[in-house]
This record gives sequence, structure tokens and C-alpha cells, in this order.
Amino acid sequence: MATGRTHRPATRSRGIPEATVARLPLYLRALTALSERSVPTVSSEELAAAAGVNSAKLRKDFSYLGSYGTRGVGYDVEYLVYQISRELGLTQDWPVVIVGIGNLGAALANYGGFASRGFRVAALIDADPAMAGKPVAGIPVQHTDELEKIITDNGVSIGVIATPAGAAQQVCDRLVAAGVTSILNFAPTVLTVPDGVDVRKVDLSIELQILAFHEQRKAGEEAAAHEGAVPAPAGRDDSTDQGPDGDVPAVMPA
Amino acid sequence: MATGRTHRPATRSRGIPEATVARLPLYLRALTALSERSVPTVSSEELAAAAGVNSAKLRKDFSYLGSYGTRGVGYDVEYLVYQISRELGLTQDWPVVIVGIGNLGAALANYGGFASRGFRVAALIDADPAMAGKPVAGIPVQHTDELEKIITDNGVSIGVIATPAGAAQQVCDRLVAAGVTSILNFAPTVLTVPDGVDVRKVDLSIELQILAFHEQRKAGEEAAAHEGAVPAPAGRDDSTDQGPDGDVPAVMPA
DNA sequence: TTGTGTGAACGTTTTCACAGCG
DNA sequence: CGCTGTGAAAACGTTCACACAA
Repeated sequence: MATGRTHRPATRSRGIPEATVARLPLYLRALTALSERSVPTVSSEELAAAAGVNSAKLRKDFSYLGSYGTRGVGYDVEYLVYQISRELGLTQDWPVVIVGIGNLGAALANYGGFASRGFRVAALIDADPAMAGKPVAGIPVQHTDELEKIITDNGVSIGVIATPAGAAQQVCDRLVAAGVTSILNFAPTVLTVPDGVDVRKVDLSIELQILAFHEQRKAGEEAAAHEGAVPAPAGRDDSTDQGPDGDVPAVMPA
Repeated sequence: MATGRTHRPATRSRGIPEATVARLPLYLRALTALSERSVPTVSSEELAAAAGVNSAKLRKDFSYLGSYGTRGVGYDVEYLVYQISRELGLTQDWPVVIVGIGNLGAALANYGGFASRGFRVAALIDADPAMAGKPVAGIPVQHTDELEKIITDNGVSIGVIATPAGAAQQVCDRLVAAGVTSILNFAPTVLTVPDGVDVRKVDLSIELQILAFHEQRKAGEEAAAHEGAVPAPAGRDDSTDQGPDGDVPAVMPA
């Protein structure tokens, strides 16, 4: 689930592969847990298990950061925590605004994982005047009219969009115009942004649909294995012709 | 955001690449929008733009499904909607349970994208006895004690975990034991599941950390001007004050 | 002519397997 | 020894470019 941005590095993409970057937070979380238990060192095998990846991948990932391990021993937990944090830019404070304070926005505002790692909720913004002033997670909600001022005054460069789909692009445009260069989008829309702005999206319904795909395949396999029953739309079949189906979409219940 | 356990290259993976599957919901959404506007056909170029991908990729993706387009014309919108829906398993009804009805669980329960595509919230489950019976999104919350019965009675195979991290693995184990084979995990934990069970995770804090990494790089690039050519950063100038953080905290290896 | 469908080139990510350091 | 770090191979994914159907 990459981002909406086209990977077009006009300049050298010198550095850590994107796939590795996406795993660093995972390692960091596992390492933090070890750190809290005062574990001094871990092997790639142990850490990989805790992070849910395989150890060769983990070692390769770490090799992009430098040689932070000790052969025959493993990695120093505290040191690695620091190195990864630094690489991810978590040794600095990132003020974040959340736009759209519905159930989801409130859930995000209350999410503990925010504050615990470099991120600080600088403001909550909603279009509903009735929300203005109401505190959510201890932070008073401000009206959308204030958006530009809030961004500027707080030096916000990361924005979270939790509005309905219809409002997302407009909010996005305003965030970008005000200076935000990274956006986390929860609205089920494709956002269009200028070059240099990063967008990542989190889309609940997409995740469910991917699960449904695999679930369906499992069911088909099972049927095929058991009885000779027609394994529904299993693997790729032909039916290339538009003849049989023609149209008639309609979602049919089980 | 792949699965939790090691991927299963077991046998004939005869079928659609994972990367393609992950994009089908995107295409489906764009197509549904076109369908609602009664647009009869689209070209790969148009549809790709609407979905935020490039057209070659889209055509390749569709080629895995079959030859559903017409050369010189494009794709029949209704027909494609149906074919993709079928491929994703959305022509059948998927009962889903959501466990953990806090802010996030409530947001998910209220999320419209659920019902609109094959998914039906069969039950809401929470460990807090005080929640029991309280309706959320029109559905009464049930206590965790009922979990197994709910799964069985409703034939649920997809579960959503929106509990605190500490409870997630336990809930997961119970879901799996009761028959759930696909899990969407919102808790910031690595879930361990038996083979044959699919896990997808949605992790807010990981997404933010990835954004922070790129944001940091942007800031660094600005400072270190390589060659004078192509300064890249478009319109807006950097008002990214808030003080650069070049310190070097304690914690060093022994 | 138009725009799909696809082999082939290219780029990225994962995995393997082992040299070599502590 | 045990475990890291890393070339090289394999797998996977994207993009190119064009033959060819409508």
C-alpha cells in the first residue's frame, strides 16, 4: 500500500529502500518492548520473530543503516532503538493536525501511540461549528476557518485527514497550500497533490476486500478438495466472452 | 501491510499477483463512481487517472482477470464492476464481527463503506460489561463471553480486532479457535496465527513514522543543496522552522 | 485510427548461503 | 564455535513499446 505519489526521484534516491523503511517502525516497536524489559542484546533471529519477519530480511534491512551488530553476539537493544529512531526522524518533535473529528478523528486523537513517539497532536480541526471549543482527548476542537493559521503558527508539516470522502480533496488542498508536505489520508478517496507532497492512505474497506479475496479462494479450495462440487470462481477461468453474463451485477446474498 | 505469518508459497499459486489484488478495490471504487454517473465505457488511461495509477499497470492488472476490454474503445464499466466484484468475492455476503468497541470500533461500526460492499456487521463485541446492550451504529454491543457462539451462529469468517494491544492476541486466538480465518488487526501488535489464517494489519503509528522519515529527508535535502540545477521543491517555500534537531542523545553501545 | 493486451526489459525486494569477525 | 553482514541468485513487480483487433 504504497502512497499516491509517483515514484519519480528526479535526484538520486540514495539510501534506504522503501520496503525497509516500512519495516523499521516494526523493529522499533519490538526493540522498545525489549528495552522495557531491560533486555540488553538480541540476535537477528529473536528480533525477527518478535517483529514477525524472517531473520535474513532483518539483517539485510539493518545493513542499510550500517553495521550496528556484533558478530557472534547480536544487537545492542538500546543502541539500535536510538539508531532507528534517528533514521526515522523520531528524535525530533512532529506537530500533527487531525482534520475531521468524527468517531475516527476522535479515535486518532485518543490514540496513545501518537505521543509516545515524537508525534504531538498540535490541533484538532472540524467543519462543524457545534464542535468548536469542545475538548476531545483534552484538546479543544477548532473550526476549519482557522486551518491556515494553525498550520503556520505551529509549523505543522504532517496532516491527518479523517473527514468524509467528499471533503477530503478540499481539505487536502488547503493543508498543502498552508505548508503541509505529508498527509495521512483515512478518507476513501484518491488525493491529488503537487510534487513533493507525500500521501499515504489507510483504507479500511480496501483491506477488507483483500481479505475477502483470500477468504473466497480458501473456500473454493476446500470445496474442490472435498466433493466434486463446482469450485465457484476459483483460479482464472476463461468465460472471456460477454455472452453468459452480459450484465446483471447485483450483489447476491449467500 | 502484508500478512502476519510467513507467506504460503505452498502450491500452485495459479492466479492473480498479490499486488494486483491490492489494487482491484481501487479500480472498483473508481468504476462504481463512473457507474453512478452512467458512464458506459472508460479507457485504461481515464480509469487509471481516476484510480491514481498508471495506465500500463492497470492494463496489466486487468490482463490477469481476462480480456474484458475492447480494442480501440475501452472497458465496459458495468461489466468490469461485475467481474472485479466477483473476483474479489464481493458477490457474496460476508458477515463480520468487530471486537473492541472503543472510539475506533465505533468508527468502524459506523463506516459506510462496510455495508456498501458485501460486508455486513454481524456483531459488535466488547469486554466491558457496561457496554453490553448499548447500541452502536444501531447494533447492540454483546459481551466477549458470547464470542464463540456469535461466530458459530453467524458463520463469521472475518474478524476485526480494535481492542487495546494487550488484549489483541487473546482475542485473536479465540476468534481463530471459533472458526475465523481472516483477521483485520488495528491493534499495534504482531499477531501470531496458525497456517491458513490471514492477517492484515492497519497501523496508524507505523504510517506516521514512514511519513516522518520522508519528511525528515525533505528537510535535509533543502539544507544540503547539491548542484544548482533543478531545485525541485515547487511553489511554496520552506517555512519549516521549528528548529532543526541535530543533537546526539545519550545511549551509546558499550 | 484508437486503445487493448502482452512479451520483453528493467527495477525492486526477498531469499540463499557462506565468508569472516568476535 | 555462533551470529552478523553481504554478494549473488531468484522471485516479484513495474514500465516500455508495439502488434494487432475493432
